[in-house]
Amino acid sequence: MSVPLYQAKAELFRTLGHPVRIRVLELLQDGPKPVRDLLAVVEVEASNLSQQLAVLRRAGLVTSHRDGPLVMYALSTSDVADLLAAGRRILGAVLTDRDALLDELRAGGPAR
Amino acid sequence: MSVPLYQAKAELFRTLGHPVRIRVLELLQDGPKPVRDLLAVVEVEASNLSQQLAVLRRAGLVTSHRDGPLVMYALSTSDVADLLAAGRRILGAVLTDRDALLDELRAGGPAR
DNA sequence: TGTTGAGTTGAACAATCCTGCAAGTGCTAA
DNA sequence: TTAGCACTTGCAGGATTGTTCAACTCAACA
Repeated sequence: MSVPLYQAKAELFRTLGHPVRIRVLELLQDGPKPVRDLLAVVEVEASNLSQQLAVLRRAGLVTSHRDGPLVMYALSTSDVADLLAAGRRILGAVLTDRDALLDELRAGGPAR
Repeated sequence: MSVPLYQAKAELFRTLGHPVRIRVLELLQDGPKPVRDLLAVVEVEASNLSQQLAVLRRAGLVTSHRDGPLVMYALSTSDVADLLAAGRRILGAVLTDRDALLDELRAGGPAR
């Protein structure tokens, strides 16, 4: 294998590791949208958004095609939504654990 | 909220975006392991592995505790395994799409 | 044909991340 | 109490990323 599997996985996750890219993917979960609409929600320069869209395109997570004067973007597979959902679940688990620890700490908990 | 949710999500994914960290998490899916064992499988300097473990610890994805002379690591929640599985699925979808395109290209497919 | 709106691309600079080396901590056994 | 594993931590580079500005393409329309 030219690129080890775990490296491909790492690249996939790294692609998701950017606030703007995450937001775009979440917005696209509701269906295809033109750049125009994304730009209205995600407050960032047009060229910046375009760069991030290019990253998502290269990774194969989204597809784009021109529709008249607009360029439309869509998730390339609904599996992307699953991945985001899994991320949300983990974040929930990790953050509540962290809060629990924090509460313990505040209460001068078990460890002391 | 002090840290927007989508930024926390991005950080989570970025944490997974490194080959060594991915491998460690996959190894830990089979149960807790000492650094020693991880080091034997993941070919990297001890200090490097330690740095990556620290990243995973800070992100709350793994926990560690000393057991005699060894330090044991474990996944902090089984949700992590779900996330990895979702990643694998997507990678499958994206890569087969890519291969299909590649095949089309080789065959001088539809586009021409 | 020229102009305007919608996006993209290239390039430079700044910010971040990775890696490896050297030094340090903790435990255990001689 | 010294030696020796088993790890961790603190940097100092070098390598990657991210952001922005300017320039460019494409389509629609006056």
